[in-house]
Amino acid sequence: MGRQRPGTPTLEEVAALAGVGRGTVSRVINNAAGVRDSTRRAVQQAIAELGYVPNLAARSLAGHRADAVALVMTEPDWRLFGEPFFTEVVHAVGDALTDTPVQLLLTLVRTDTERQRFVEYARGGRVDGVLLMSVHAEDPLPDMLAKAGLPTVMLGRRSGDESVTYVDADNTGGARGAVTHLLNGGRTTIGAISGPLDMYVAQCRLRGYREALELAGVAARPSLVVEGDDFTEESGRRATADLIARHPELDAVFAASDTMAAGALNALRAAGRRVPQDVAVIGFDDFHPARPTDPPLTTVRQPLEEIGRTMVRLLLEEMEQIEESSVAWRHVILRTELVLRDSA
Amino acid sequence: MGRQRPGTPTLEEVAALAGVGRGTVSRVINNAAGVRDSTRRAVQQAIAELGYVPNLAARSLAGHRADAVALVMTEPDWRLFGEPFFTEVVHAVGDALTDTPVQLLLTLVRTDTERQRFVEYARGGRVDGVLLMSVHAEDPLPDMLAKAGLPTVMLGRRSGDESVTYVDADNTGGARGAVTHLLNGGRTTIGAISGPLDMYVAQCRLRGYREALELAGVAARPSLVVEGDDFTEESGRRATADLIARHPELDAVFAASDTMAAGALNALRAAGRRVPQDVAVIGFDDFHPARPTDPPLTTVRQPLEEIGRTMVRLLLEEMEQIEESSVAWRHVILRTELVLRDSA
DNA sequence: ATGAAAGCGCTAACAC
DNA sequence: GTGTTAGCGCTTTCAT
Repeated sequence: MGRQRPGTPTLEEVAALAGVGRGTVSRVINNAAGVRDSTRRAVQQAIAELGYVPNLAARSLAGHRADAVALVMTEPDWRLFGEPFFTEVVHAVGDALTDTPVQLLLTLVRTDTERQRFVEYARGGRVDGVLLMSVHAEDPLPDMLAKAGLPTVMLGRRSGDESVTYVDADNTGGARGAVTHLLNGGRTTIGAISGPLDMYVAQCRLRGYREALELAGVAARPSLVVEGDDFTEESGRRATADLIARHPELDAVFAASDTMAAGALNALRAAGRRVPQDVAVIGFDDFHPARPTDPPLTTVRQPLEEIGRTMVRLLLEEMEQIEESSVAWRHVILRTELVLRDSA
Repeated sequence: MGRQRPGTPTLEEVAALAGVGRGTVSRVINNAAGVRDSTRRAVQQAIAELGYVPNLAARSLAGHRADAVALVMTEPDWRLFGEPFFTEVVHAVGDALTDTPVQLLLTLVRTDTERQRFVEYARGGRVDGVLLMSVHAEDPLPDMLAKAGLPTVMLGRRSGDESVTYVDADNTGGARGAVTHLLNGGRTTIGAISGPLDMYVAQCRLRGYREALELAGVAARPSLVVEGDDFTEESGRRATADLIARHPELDAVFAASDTMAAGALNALRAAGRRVPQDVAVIGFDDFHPARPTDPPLTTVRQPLEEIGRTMVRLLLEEMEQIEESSVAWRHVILRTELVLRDSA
């Protein structure tokens, strides 16, 4: 399968040209202290002259680290890859890593074959840690990685009793707040279009909806809840159309994501309902400000930048402390924020 | 930065347990011929017992290969990452690699820092080859990689005189065919909403539009061409709104992408024009059939699956033949197909 | 502050 | 067929 470009200069040749030992060159390229300035410059000169680039395989082998982490999307339905939510997460994680010497590797894991291939890649030491997103309830990947002793941080959790380190938003609280806001605004018939209930995040948001109703003493009606196939706009459109058919008297919709909420807007418009005069709409998640929706959507905002930063921080810490600490895992829940806009 | 899980069994321990030499174990894990079946089974047994996983750094160092390729998106505007086109390409490339032992690594290169980091990663031998997509005209990355002797294949080209191996669709021909179709249908005032002209692909599609007009003896009017900021729906909407303002008599729109065409539909609808009765619309590219547009869009379809397959094939060949062949680069242009639907 | 030397775990060439 | 051995290019002690 191909070989590295022949004639690539090695550290040893650099050492020879600079007239120093290999150890010294190693110290220079790793910015280690304890090298005389003049020596350092001589080595840098030789490196430039030869166009030397360290062989990362050798470095990994000797140094027991890869200087790379993987961000894995475990999603059989690869089309979801294009959803703004994932774009945001990739961006946030990328930003959080810019000031480190760590290379970010994105990986799609769609099938069991790919799952297996990736586990071998990770266990093989090609990455120092793994970030996981969009994990479904029954996905075995997090446990496979944890069992292999690989630092692993998930975005979200698979259940209330998660055994892997994760960062999550306060989904239940956020949903509760959103629905309470609708109730306070005088809305009485509030439908919920939920995400796929095999994902814990969808369960939490639905639970928050129910809690808000209960707190307000409003009876929950099962027919006001529709489960979407996924978190996409099309899914939200379909679910809302169902909801309208069942409950023409509907005066508010709580959507499990902003893309679903956008779909809800379309469905309501198609049914001749005005937003927010006739029906209020609140979604979860949030587009990046730079990607405006039309009309502006009221949302429960997840702090995606902070989620990304936190995931990276936890991962780097686990990478540092491996086998030093006895902490099995850590769970972080971040606060959400209700952002009011034209739709509610 | 963390170290590989300690106590990981090595090939040597497997050999000891199985009572064979290291070479034999190596042959077994690499499925090499020339190992007696009973021996092979004994080794596999030992591997299972120890939970052995090969150290990929060591393999890379000794074997001079990484068994991984990178698919790089060089796009400063990371939001475009979510566009269906890229999703499709990732999918196509992923599929083309499933039957190989090669791990696909996605990488975002947004800034010069990230460009530099990636080049070191690639030159460091962590990947055997690089696939590039969405390369802008002035991007130095392809040359940096080529100069480093790394097998590199681009999707599309930076100019008519490209010095790196690429796979491209017949953009000029496809556009010419589309516009000719519009002309044959009796449309006379045909606007073009082009992609950003710092990308060669946008230039080609615009050239095809002009060639079709010229062939038909229709004078080209500069005011009928609007350049979009990118290939997105919003960009298409804006460009079309401009076009309508300038030329209310417009009876057809040729869009540089299907997402732009979707934006064109919105703009036309907002202006009270009916499609295709009043105005015909044709876009370039194509959504995957599973992602329907509404209404169905007539498009110049690029064979994205074939493009992905071809890119992978060329890359694997270059990886195989490095320093064997004297071919500097290869260029492949794939045929496009006009797919007629409700919009034209 | 710096050179020398011992591996890291594997592949591949060679010997039997 | 299978064992043995010499590196792959680096990091990291350990001397000096």
